[in-house]
Amino acid sequence: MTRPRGRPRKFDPDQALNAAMEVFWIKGLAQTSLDDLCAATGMNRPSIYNAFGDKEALYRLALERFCGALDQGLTDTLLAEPDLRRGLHGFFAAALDVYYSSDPPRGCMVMCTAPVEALVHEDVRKDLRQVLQRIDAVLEQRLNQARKEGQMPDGCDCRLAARLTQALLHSVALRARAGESKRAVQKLITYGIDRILTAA
Amino acid sequence: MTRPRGRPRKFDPDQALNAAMEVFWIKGLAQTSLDDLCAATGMNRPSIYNAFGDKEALYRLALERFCGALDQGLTDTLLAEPDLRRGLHGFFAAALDVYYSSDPPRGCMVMCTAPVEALVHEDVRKDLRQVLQRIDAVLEQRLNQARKEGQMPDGCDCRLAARLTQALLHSVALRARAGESKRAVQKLITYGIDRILTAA
DNA sequence: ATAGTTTTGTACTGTATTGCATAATAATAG
DNA sequence: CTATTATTATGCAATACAGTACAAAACTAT
Repeated sequence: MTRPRGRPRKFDPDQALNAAMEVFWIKGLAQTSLDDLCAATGMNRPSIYNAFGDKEALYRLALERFCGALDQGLTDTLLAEPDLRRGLHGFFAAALDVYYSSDPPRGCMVMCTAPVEALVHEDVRKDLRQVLQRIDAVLEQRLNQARKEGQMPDGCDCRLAARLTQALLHSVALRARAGESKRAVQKLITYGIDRILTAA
Repeated sequence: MTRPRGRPRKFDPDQALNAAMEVFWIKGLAQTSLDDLCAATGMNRPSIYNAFGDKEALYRLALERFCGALDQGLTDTLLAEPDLRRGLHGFFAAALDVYYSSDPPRGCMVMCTAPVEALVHEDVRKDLRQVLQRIDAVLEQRLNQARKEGQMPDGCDCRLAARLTQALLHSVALRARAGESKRAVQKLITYGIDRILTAA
């Protein structure tokens, strides 16, 4: 009802989390210091701890936010488009936009920064696995729907086709981070989608 | 001709590099301390600097060694086997053996530890890109050969098929690191190879 | 033996880092 | 206006870390 009790916050939690995400996206968890995060968010150390917990917790929140955007991307493109091929192209185009949104391109935050932490921080490994499963599930559902609508061959294994689709995404994420040209990656995407859609 | 001049080394450079590689493979560059490396190699700090240079240099040497093993794997399996499908299965089986050689599985050192460093250490990004290109090239060459021998459709684009094959490898590397079961990943591999070989 | 060479082992320096303690600040509630 | 609450700002303590200096050690060459 009313405004909160004590001294008002100087930062917007949403903006701050976004700024933190950008840093983690570039440098990963281990290479990012709290000073980096203070500089990026404009917050001081105690405020960060108070608002988000320690560095790992903040990283996981940033990861979660990134995944939320990814999920939104899926809904806005693949799930919103009736034609499967167009939907897949739309989704990958959106992913490319994100992966190449800076110079040098950053690729995917999940695929490029979480794996290295996975064997040290058990929680991050679980996060990573959940993301993979989530994307698998969404893709599989969409492919199943397309099959019902006759846009995929009847006998095809949509579960595995979905996983191959995500394989394409993984490669795109990595190649962007490695600095490969957007055009070259786009060719791979088009080819990959073709190979997925002509499943026997 | 003769034995070296001064006090003999207590370590075998090859074994030491191997031990360092194992640590980097698990923890990546940033999370690995020189103390970790001393413990793993049995060397003391000055010896490490003298033999390999600083931490980043040692990491890149370890990366190079891992890639050498990968290259050897390609030669021993894919290039040694006349039948393309069997060759691909052999290569991916070898990769799986490496990725799942420990518990929890470590996945691929290159794909799982290099990307996070790529935007901070320019050299690592170049290394990463070179690896991708190298694997692309080997696969493409092998696919071209198979096409000449009638094991691939005549009109197919072997360059892109090679890149899709590596996409499959990327995904396997990540999924192993995330702790996905070997069996599940094996299914994806079989499916992926099928989709690659039936290229239109 | 003695000199020369290379590695080892220890210890050190300077810096970076995390997480917290403390006090000042800015709001609300009564 | 006073008490209460929540956040900010500064700074601190303990530790971790990378890289190096230095002397002792272990070898070869003569």
